[in-house]
Order: sequence, then structure tokens, then C-alpha cells
Amino acid sequence: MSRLVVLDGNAIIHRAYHAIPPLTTKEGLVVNAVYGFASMLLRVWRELKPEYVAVTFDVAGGTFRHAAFKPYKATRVKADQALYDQIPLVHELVAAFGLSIYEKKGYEADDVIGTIVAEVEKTKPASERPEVFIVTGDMDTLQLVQPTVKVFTLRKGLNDTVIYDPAAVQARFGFGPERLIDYKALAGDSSDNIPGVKGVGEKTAVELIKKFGTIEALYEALRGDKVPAGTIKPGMLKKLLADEEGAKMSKYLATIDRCVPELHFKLADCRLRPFAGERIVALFQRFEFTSLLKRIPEIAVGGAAALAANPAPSKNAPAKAVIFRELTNKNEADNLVHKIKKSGQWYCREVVEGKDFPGAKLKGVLVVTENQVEYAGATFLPVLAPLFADPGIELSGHDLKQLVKGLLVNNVAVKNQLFDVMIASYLLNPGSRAHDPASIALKVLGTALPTSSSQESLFGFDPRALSGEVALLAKAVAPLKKELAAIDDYGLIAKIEAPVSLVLAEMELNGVAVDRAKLGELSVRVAADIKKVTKEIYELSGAEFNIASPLQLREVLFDKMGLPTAGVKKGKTGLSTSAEELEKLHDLHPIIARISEYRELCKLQNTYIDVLPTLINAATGRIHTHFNQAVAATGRLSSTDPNLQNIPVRTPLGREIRTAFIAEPGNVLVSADYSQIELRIVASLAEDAQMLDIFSRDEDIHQATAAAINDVAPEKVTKEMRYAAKEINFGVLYGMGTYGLSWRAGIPHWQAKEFIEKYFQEFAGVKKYIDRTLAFTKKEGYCETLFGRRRYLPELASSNYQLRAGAERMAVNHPIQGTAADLMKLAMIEVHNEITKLQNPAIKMILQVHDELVLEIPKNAVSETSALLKKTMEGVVKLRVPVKVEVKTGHNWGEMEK
DNA sequence: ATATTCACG
DNA sequence: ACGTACGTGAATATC
Repeated sequence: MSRLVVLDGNAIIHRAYHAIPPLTTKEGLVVNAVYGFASMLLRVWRELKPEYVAVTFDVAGGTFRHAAFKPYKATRVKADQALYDQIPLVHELVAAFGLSIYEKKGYEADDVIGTIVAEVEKTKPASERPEVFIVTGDMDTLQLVQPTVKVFTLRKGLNDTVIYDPAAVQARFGFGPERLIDYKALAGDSSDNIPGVKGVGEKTAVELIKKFGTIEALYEALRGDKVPAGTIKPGMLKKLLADEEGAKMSKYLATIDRCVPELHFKLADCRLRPFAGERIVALFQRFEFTSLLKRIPEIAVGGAAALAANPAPSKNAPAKAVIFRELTNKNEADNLVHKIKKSGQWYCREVVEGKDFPGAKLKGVLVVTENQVEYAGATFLPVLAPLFADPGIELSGHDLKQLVKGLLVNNVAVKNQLFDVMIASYLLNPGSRAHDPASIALKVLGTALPTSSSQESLFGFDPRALSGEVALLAKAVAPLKKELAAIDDYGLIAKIEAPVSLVLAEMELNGVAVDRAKLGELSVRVAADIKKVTKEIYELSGAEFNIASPLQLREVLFDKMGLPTAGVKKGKTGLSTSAEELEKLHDLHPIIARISEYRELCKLQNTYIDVLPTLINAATGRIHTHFNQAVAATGRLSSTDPNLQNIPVRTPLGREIRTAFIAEPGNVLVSADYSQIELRIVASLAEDAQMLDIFSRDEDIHQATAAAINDVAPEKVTKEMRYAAKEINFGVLYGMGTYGLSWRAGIPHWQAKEFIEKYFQEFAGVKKYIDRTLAFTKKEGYCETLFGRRRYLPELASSNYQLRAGAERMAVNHPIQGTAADLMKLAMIEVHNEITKLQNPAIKMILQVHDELVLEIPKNAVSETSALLKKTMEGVVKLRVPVKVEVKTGHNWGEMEK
């Protein structure tokens, strides 16, 4: 089927104007709305690949609606002049693309769109009729939606788009598109100043429309006294009867006119022709849309050619309708339990109200059995609980940790064997970030997700809307299992990922306590410091500018103040102002130190001091991070919302922020840290005699390395020698080159080269190991950790030097960083087992920072738990060197002692 | 949306 | 001749 895209010009312009900060060109033209429009246009090409395009605009002056109802849109505040000024520019853009424009005085763009939709309906034969996509920035055209007419609109900002088809409208509002005018007739529309019925709001309107359909039917029922008792409260009845006029007028105003006269719409006129690329390029240059310029090649070859190169996605094979059923009584729930017990497996996902746990509410769970999706509301959880508790049953799902958290807050513990499709997809391709349901459906099954899925409605999440998604993903379980079995001998999911996800669920729910007052004090102090430093910078430079803008800073430093640029690195946009580069200028001007100071203060203030208090959960009074298990390519965890794995520690102010992470009264924090774990892993994997020796004697690895490469006795090693050796040791972990080492260690190039040569002479086993790893990875296409966690590196065969060299470094690093990650995950599982045995719920694991594990425990359990932690973590895996763990204790995370 | 910068291991 | 050490997440400015 061909495709017609109708752009709602004004709506997009308005949306873009308010979503994008004002951008000004050198000429002083404000172009943010034009930019948004252009970017939307390019996006439409890429995503919808239309054959026909029409653009509609409002025309200044009143409309027939104003004539019928004077206050129509009267509450609208007049838009900024800066917005109006951009409308002619958008027309220029549209002309450059050679698109047809439709507009009519006395009518709104929505009426023009309605008429176009009606005209398209008349296309004969029906097989020639295109599918219509209305691209807009608001919801006003949703009433035009039909099976062949969809609305492509923006949720928030400019990037979050939604496509509404009839099912999506139904899911969002609870009734179909044709009922929206009746809904507005009752609820009104404050933005257009459509009155609706006084006293009726969103909720009531939805209920009434669901029951009666149209307002005509509603009023007929009211007059005929045919309203079942109790459905409408007497007060409401009165309000409805009092304002029938309001309802009728509102419906008239809300109804899009589909018969705009003399519009002269012809589908053929809208057919895309090859674009005049130069005209578009020239315009984009004038508007300074440099980032968009890069995207022009995608479409400049001309509509038809672009269409041939990127055919529309294959007919989205209309997914077989999924049978959806909501459990209504215990009998049905019992049957479901019986069915799953028999098959020994189930696919399940949570339906949640609210943002996330704790605090969010588990509304129920969706369960996929052979060919249907059943929804069990939370009331049925007690019936399902024995299923979750059965270790003989396999539970599959996508991001099961989320489900586990929802169950935990309802006191249901999960003991099933878990198979998480997100994690399976991640283990198969850890370098990819695309493990969301849509990507998995596409990659594993070759199918797009039904459009109705993940529609969050105004009125809560609709389990029915999610049923298509879960039914589809359940089908991915078997193929993923098969693929995984072929590359994973160890059983990473069963032995590591699944158990660790249960631990993580608990940790996230545990959260960490934060001293709000401490952060408040810090904020006041740092704000004053920033003010002071800002003033000093202004005085030193003789200019007032935005120090946080690398662009402006560059101008002030190098142009205005004339600091030397020799040796300063360049980025894509010009000279770099990063801390490293500024350091080179440190002695040339006192402003440099001030700028570094300003940067540190702002960074800590904006990223931590002022943000952390806002993330304290109202219900628990603690901060609950998310540990992501399917992001880092090496197998590490990552932490988001907030990231608690990068809380400052390296500077005094940074450490002070750390002191705001506290134990609750009566408790202490215990931190257990793997000492030099990655270097120990290198020694063990490489079986390097000298390195094994250093660790088995428990010597200082950096000092010993310095002694070896400088041919001196360990006690003769200077600070500088140790520092350089430390850099070399890190370099080994990362696949260093001489340039990188000389740069990092601050030594001349020749010396870096000598050091590396000497290093590999001394630690010949390490050299052999690196060569061995590279050869293996080249031959097999992947490298792996001690536990067989693979990472595929196809770029290793690339003819592009840069890509290949990058892949070589990853091939060296992955087995080391990844083995450390595996080891820590195993430790977490073991530690969790051990503390569970202590039967003291006050002992909680709360954070993991790659080689550090933080627990909060009652004071009186310190010595027992510390010893247990050390023993468990050190014993989790046997390496060829001792594994060493340091345990520290304190009342906060910044001040810990052995 | 992308680049820059910087916080952590 | 080329670029130049691994793995992350967040804030900010600019397009």
C-alpha cells in the first residue's frame, strides 16, 4: 500500500518552538521552530517513507467556529513574535522540498486535514487508496483515525513519538476515535476554550462515553428516564440536564469539518518528485542546520529512489490476534495454576501503576500460556504465589528483575529457575545496547511489535494493550535458548545472571540512606564558592561569559586573552578546553586554576549535591538506584537513576559528598573491596611466573613492577618510578601503545617505548598471554572470560586500522574486566546466600561498585559479618594467586576504617 | 540528537 | 599515514 503523509504545519511549528531552546543564526534569525520542522520532515522520510506528502497550515483570521461561538480559542495567549516570524521561513523550506501546500481562509488546518482524509477515501479503485499518516504535534486530529488513517504525534519534547491507530486510541481513552468529539462535548477542551458541560471533567466524561457512546444517546436516555439506577449520581444528572446546550455547542466546535470547499486536493499533485538538493542545502546552510545537513543524503536522491532503496517495512504481518482474558474468579486462577504446574514453565510480566518500586503499585501480572494471554489482577497473587515458590518451574520474561521487585513488595518471593530474554539477548551480543522488547522481537523473530503495545494511557496501564507484546516475546524464549546453548557451556544465566538478578532486586529495594541536611549545607557552601570563583574569572579575563560553554570559554581564552594554542588538542569543533588541555596552560595564567576549580565545583554541585536530595524516595526516605544487567559489554553492571557507581571520592570535596551516604542509627556501613583484582586476574590467566610471585608474596604490585623495569631493588623505587609503573600496569589492562603511555605517565616517547619493551621482557608470560588472546580472537571471532562470557569482535578483521586497533584493545581488555565482573557477581550470590543463613533481615546488601560491595548492618553484627564477607568473597573463585579482600567500616561512605 | 566534559572502577 | 588505553552515566550547550 502506498502512503500519504499529511503534515500539520502549525502544530509542528508550535511544538518545536516550545520544545527547542531559541537558536539564533549569525544573521540574528531565530530558527528553532524551523529547525524542529525540518528535523521532523527528515524523520518522516526516514521512518514513514511516504510516496505522497501534503502540508497544511492555518490561515490568519477568524474561522466558522469563531462565528458560531465568540469565545472560541479566546483564552489563547498570543504567541511570541519570534514564532510568527518563523512561519514564512517554514514556507520557504516547504517550497524548497517541492511539497504541496493546502490551506483555506476561514478554516483551521485540522479541517483541511479532515477534508484530505475524506477525499482520499473517494480514491477509486480502492486498491489505489494510500494509507494516510497525519503528522502533528497535538492530539486534535485523533478523531480522524481509522484502520487506514493513523496519527503520528509527539508525546513530550520532539523525540518521543507515538503512532495512534484505532486500537491505540481505544487503549488510551477507553473508546474509539469516533467518540472523541462526544468526549470533548462533555469534558470540553481548555486549550481551545471549548466549554463542555459545566461540572464534568475527564473522568466523568470517559465513564459516560463508555456507557452511552454519543451525547445524543446520553441525552435521549436521560430524557426517557432510561438510565439504570445508580449509574449517574443525582448531582451529575442535574448538571448534565442544565447544560445540554453547552454539550451540543462543544460537539459542534470539536468536530473537524471534512468538507472544506474548493480545496482542490489531488493525490497525484502530492506525489514526491526528486528534490532539488542544492536548494535545500543552501537553505540549511543559511539557517546553520549543520547537523541536519549530514542527514540530507538520506533523502536528496529523490523520493522515488529513496523509496526503492528503503522499502517500507514488510506489511507488518498483521500479528495473529492474541486471545486476551482477564481472570475474574478464583476458579479461573486455579485452572491457570494447574495448567502451568503441568507444563512446568511460564512467561510472565508485571503490570505496574507508578514509576518504579518501591512506591509503585503492582496492579497484576500477565501470563502467557500456549496461545493466550491471561491477566491476573493483584488480588490473585496469593493464588499464584505457590507457582513463584516452585523451583521446579521455569519462569521466563523480559527484565524479570522488575517483576521480582514488584512481587517482593507484595511479599512474594521468586524461587523459579529464571530465563530472562533481555539477558539472553545481551549474552548473545553484549556489545549491543538494543535488548528492549521491540529489538528482540525484530532480531529473534523478525517481527515488529504490535503498535498498541506500551501505550501508557491517561488512565493507567492497560494490560490488554501489552498482551500482544508479551505473547510475541514469549515466542522468543525457545530460539534464544537454543542460540545460547550453542555458545555457553558454563551456564551463565543459570549460574550467574539469574541468581544475581534476584540479589539486585533486593538491593534496589533496600536503597541507601542519605543525609539530606549534610547535602543542604554543602550546597549553600559550594554555591557561594562558585559565585566567588565566577567573579574572579570575570575579573581575570575582563569579560562576562558562560564559563560552562566550551565555545565561549575557548573564545575568551584563546582569542580574547591570546593564550598560546600550540600543543592544545583539537576536537571536531575546534580547540579543546578539557581539564587535561588546560593543565598545559596552568603556569601561563592564574585564570586556568580558577577555571578548573569552577568546573569541579559546578560538576559536583549540579550532578550530585543538588540532585541527590531530589531522588530520595518519599516512602522509604532512601535512594534507590537501578542496577542494569544488560548494558556493559564486558559483563559489568551499570547503575542509573541515579548512578551510584560514580559518586565522587578522588578530591576532598568529592569525598565530602560521599560522607552524605550514611547508615541509619544503630547501623554501620561495611565496605568490602577486592584488592588489585584485575591485575591478579592477569597474573592468573597469563600464568606469568614473576607476577604470580609478586602476588603470592603479597607485595605492592606497582612498586614491584617499578623495581623490575628499572632494575633496582624494591626499596630504591622512587615515587615517580612507582607512578609510571602503575600507569604501565593499567596500560596492560587496556591494551596500551607507546603514545598513550608517554602521554599518561608524563614521560618522553622514547622512554615509554623502552619501558614497555622492558616490561614485556620481565613479564614475558603477560606478553605471551596477550598474543595468545589476540590470535584466538582473530581465529574464532570472539574472546571470552574465565567463565565463557563471550564478546564477538568482528571489527578485528576490518581493513580500517582504527577500527581494528580498537577491537584489538577490546579483545585484550574483555577477558580481564569481564572475569572480574563474573567473579564479583558470583561473590554477590554467595554473600547473599551466607547472610540469608544468618536470618537477620537488618543485614542488607546495598551497593556494588565493580570491585566493592557495600552492606548496611546493625552495629552488633559487625565483626561476625565482616569476617564472613572477607572469607566468602576471597573464596568464591580459586585463582593462581591469592584473592584479597579489604573490609572497612564506618558510619558513612566517606569515612571508613579498617 | 550530538558533542564535550567529567564523575567512577 | 593514521590515531593513539578499557568500561560506564549525567549534565550542559548547541544544533
